[in-house]
This record gives sequence, C-alpha cells and structure tokens, in this order.
Amino acid sequence: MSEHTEFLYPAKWLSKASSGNRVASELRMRIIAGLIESGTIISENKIAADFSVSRSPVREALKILASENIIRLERMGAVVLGLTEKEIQEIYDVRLLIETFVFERLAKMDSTKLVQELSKILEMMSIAIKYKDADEFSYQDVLFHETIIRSINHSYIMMIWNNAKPVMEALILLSMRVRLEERYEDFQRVIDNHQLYIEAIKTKNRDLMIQALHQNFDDVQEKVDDLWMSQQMLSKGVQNDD
Amino acid sequence: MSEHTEFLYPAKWLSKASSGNRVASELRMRIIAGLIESGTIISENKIAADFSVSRSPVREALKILASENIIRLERMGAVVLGLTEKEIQEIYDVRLLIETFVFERLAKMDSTKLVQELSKILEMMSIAIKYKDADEFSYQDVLFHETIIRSINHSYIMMIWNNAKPVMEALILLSMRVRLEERYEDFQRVIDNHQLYIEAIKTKNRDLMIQALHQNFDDVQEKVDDLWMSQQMLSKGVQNDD
DNA sequence: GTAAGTATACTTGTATACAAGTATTATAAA
DNA sequence: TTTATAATACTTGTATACAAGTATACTTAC
Repeated sequence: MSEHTEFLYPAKWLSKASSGNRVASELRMRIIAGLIESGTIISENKIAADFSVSRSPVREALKILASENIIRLERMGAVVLGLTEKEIQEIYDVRLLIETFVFERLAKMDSTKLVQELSKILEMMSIAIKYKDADEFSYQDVLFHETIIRSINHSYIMMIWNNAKPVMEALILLSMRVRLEERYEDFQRVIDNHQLYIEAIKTKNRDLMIQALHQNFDDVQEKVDDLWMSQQMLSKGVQNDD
Repeated sequence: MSEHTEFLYPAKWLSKASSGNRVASELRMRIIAGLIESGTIISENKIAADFSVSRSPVREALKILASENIIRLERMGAVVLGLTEKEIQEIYDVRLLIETFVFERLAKMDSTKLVQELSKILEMMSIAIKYKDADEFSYQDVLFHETIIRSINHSYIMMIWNNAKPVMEALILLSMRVRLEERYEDFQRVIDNHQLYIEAIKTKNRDLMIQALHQNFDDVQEKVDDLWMSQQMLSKGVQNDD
C-alpha cells in the first residue's frame, strides 16, 4: 500500500547480511511491531516487490520467519501470525528453561573469563544509556544473554537460542525504543539486574541466580506491556502525543 | 564417487515432500550414518548433481541441515559436521529438558484424550514389531513423543521439537534397523517403557514420569551404542559379521 | 437471479542464467 | 627450486524463466 521508506531494523546490524536476511529482519520487525497485522496474507511476489528484490531471497526470508512461528506457510501465500501475549509468555518459558539449564552447567565451570566478558558488555550497556542509544543498548542486552548461553559450549542449547533470538531481539528493540522516550529511568534497573546476573555467576550462588532470573523476567513482563504500547503507537500511527 | 542407488530415508515418508525436503532427509541420513564423513566439503552443485535436481532445492536442504548443526555453511562450500557422541548427548539433554517441562504442564491438564491416543500409537508399535518393520516402529516411536509434546499446545516448545526432531528421527531409524537384526528382544523393553509413560501421564504421577524418562534415556543410551555399530557397519561396509 | 463452467490471474516449486568473489593451478621470472 | 603473477575453474547469492496447480471472476445457460 503506502511506500515503506523507513526501516525498523537497524541498518548497521545488516552490514554483511544477505538480502534474504535483510528481508527477514525487517519483515520480522514490522510483523512484531504490528505494522503488518495478524491474519494478513502475504505472497512471495508482494514482498519481493515491496523490498525490490527477487523471489529467491524472499523465499529464504519466509522460510526463516516460518521457523520462528511468526508466519505460517500455506499452499497459496503465507499467513502472518504475529505474536499474541500467549506466545510472548512462551518465549520466556523457553528462556527460563534454557538459562536455568545453563546456570546449572556454569556452576560446574570456571567462569572467570565469562564474568569479565559480561562486565565489559555491561559497561557498554551503561554507555549506550548515557548516549540514549536504544538500539545499541538492545544489542548489548541480547549479546549479554547470548554470551552466557554460548559459554557452556552446548550446540543444541545454542540451536534453541538461535531460533528464539531473532524474535527476542525484535521484542527488546521495540520495547527499548519506547522506554527510552517514556521511561528512561527503567534502564538503571535493567543494569542493576544484569549486575545481579554477573554476581550470581561469579559466586556460583544458585539462589542468586534464580533471583536474577526472576527479576529479569518480572522486568521483561513490563517490557511486554511496553511493547503493546509501541505496537499501538506504531500500527495506529502517531500524529502527536496525546 | 560411487552411484547412490539406495536411499536410507524411507520413501514412504516423503510422499508429499518437496524436493528440498527429500534432499535434506536423505542427506541427513547419510551424514548421521557416516556414509558422508565429518569434514567432507560439499557444494551445492555437487549435491545437486548427486540428486539430479537443481540448486534451488539443494540450497533449501543445506539451510535446513545447517539449522540442525549437521553441516556448517561457509563461504565456499559447506563442511559436514555429523554427530559426535557429545552432540548425541546434547540432543538428549534437550529432550530431557523439553519432556520434563511438558510433563509439568500435563499434570495440570486433563490427559484422557492424550492417553487414548498414546495407547493407539503403542499398539501400532507392537504391530510394527510383530511384522519386523523397523521403519514403521521408528515412525510410531517418534510420533509417540511428538504427540505428548504437541498436547500441551506450546508453540515454542514445539519449535524446539521441530528443530531437534529430524536428527532424532534419523538416529532412531538407524538404531532400530540394526536392533531388528541383532537385538530383536530389545523391542519389548521399549514397549514396556512407553507403557510406563502412559501410566505416568494417566495417573499424573510425577515420580513415575521421572522414572519413565530416565528409563527411556538409559534405553536411548543403548540406542546410541547401537548407532555407532550401525555407523561402522554402514560406512566401512559390511562383508560379514565378524 | 442462480448455477455451472470456463477463462484468467496469481500462487508456489524448480530450473536456469548471471554476477561477483575465491581458491587453485599453471605459467613465467629470478 | 622458489616466488610472483595471471588465468581458470568453481563457489555462492540473486534474478529470471518456466511449469503445475489453485482461487477468483467472468460468462453463459437456464
């Protein structure tokens, strides 16, 4: 319909990405942000025209989104599923499942190097806040959790993460952008929570780990609430702030 | 090199599959069976020639296998990774993770319908044994677990299953074929174990669930041992039994 | 107005074509 | 013999072409 001159997904993150991944990333953002409504039927040709690419990368993109349960491929066209509140809850079920498993493994390992790496990322996050860079903050936030998960060197846990990551990234990105505008003070709490993560890993304190996890999930719950705001804002169109 | 006239993956299971899925299924079997050794570099063109299809479905297949961590896509060609014992253990970590989660959910649900469905599948498995049909038995075995997982209606748990399923299916298939020849008596124990699953679900007995899980995993451990036998047999070529 | 049947436009799946880049191999120079 | 350079063959990523099938809309008969 209307021309999409603006892209929701940060162009910086796509420097080396293939055309298919670009389309997938942007399409994912538009679907999760509600710009493309649930139930919409999209076809390879339509998307290809939208993004001025051929069907080949679009096919690739749709396969990716289908594996993330964001769309459902059908005989004729693909149905946009989007994310209901149920699915968002489910994503965090999976995160809880994974991170609990990872923590158990971590407790049996030397985590010195990991702690240092996480500290670095946390400082990056602080700087991102300082310069009000929501995208950079989101990037580091996702990287923080990915770094923890990657550290146990478990290919199948990593596989699960890789499948869930893009959707989580999109959720966090949208949420952080809204927060930066409206609830700037939240960021310090996010930082504190991540510091708790590091402490838990450093001391191998299982109770602290669980505390950090739950605190993060409570926080995440708010992110979700924010998300719906951002969805409303983005999909209904924001003339000005009422 | 030599012509591949025989296919490892059951043709029946591919009735409605696309060319890409056919290639992925067969390639997966050959890699896991060790017919294609770890470290081998495969290219889209080579595979396309092997299977007498164009690069389009092959690309699709390689993407699938890469998402399953069976191959690693690189700039020039893809590296066959195969499955080490570590990865096989990791797959069952994930199964344990998922099935434990599912059981927790199941305990809060009415499982009457599920139990009936599982009983049907179990009878199918018995019949498959009776007629010494390893492929059918494997199919029902995988279906049994999928049915349990599907019953809680959790799209992200299902996503994890969908990603791990093909590799597990291949493992089970190869293992059962060997067992049918060499350790026929094992099948009754598998049946008994699955009966335990059903009982645990029916009675919502958490201890029984855990017992069934572990019994199944112990059993699975043997499957894995068998697999290495089958790998040896298949890849080195079987002249006769020494 | 309604039903049946046909034509048309659109869909995916697969094959092929082309472009840009990379590794290898052969050639030539020292 | 070794090193540098150039030619060649092969790789992926993307665009396009073609085929088979499906839904829609139109036409025609009643």
